[in-house]
Amino acid sequence: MAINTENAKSQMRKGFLEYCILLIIANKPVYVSDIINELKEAHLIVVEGTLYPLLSRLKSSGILGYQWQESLQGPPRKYYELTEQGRQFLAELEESWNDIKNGVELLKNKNI
Amino acid sequence: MAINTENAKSQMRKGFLEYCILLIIANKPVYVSDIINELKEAHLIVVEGTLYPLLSRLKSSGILGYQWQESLQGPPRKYYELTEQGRQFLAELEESWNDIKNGVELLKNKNI
DNA sequence: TTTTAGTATCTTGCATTACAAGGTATTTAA
DNA sequence: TTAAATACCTTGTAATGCAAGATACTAAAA
Repeated sequence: MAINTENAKSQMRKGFLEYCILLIIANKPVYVSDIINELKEAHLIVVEGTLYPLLSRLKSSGILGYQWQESLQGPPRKYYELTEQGRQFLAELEESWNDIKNGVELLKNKNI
Repeated sequence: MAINTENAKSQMRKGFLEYCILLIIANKPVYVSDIINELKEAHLIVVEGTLYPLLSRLKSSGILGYQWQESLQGPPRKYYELTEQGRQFLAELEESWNDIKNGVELLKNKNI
């Protein structure tokens, strides 16, 4: 059983991914490639196969809605945006993130 | 398909649980109840059924070792401690945590 | 001695979900 | 009409937190 840092990092990413994606969508309507690019800028690499199921899940939960929009080059795109419920949910995730961040920093500081 | 904040928070916890536990063990040798108590203080609640398999995994990966120690009240306890390899691994998780924290904060700040 | 309560360790089965890999559809230009 | 680029989506796998329950040791009460 090998321990592998990439795997550990990927596990860390998992939980926040939903939060990060909602942060991105909250800013302005975006489609999948936009999301991937913004995540890349934040060094939080994700692939399409991860994103599509996640977006579908959030859509059918009422967190997200979308609108089709034509593209100048290529097929039409689904632009996602937050619903009212989505904004509330994002606010709750915000709290969770702060809780967890503070918790980890507490443990780190104990350790100096 | 209901979205549930507790579940989302639990998902967030998942990834860096390993990191938090190693932080705690790095500080001084501890057994399971110690770990649970320290996590509770940091508001990162975890149950035994989560911890035992995780500790076993880290043990058989060479990240952790342990020593039996008698208790004044009740059965003996397994006190876990980091191996040399474990300290290296912890340093790598440290980097991952910083990366992810910075990434999330970047996305948050874009959003103001 | 037997029972009960408290404290430990550990296992089994389930649900969630990131990811790899592969598939389908639309548009534009050679 | 073929090829390339861009977009959407699905399937199967692996990892892992958690609920629930099992087992074991100790000490004190019945």
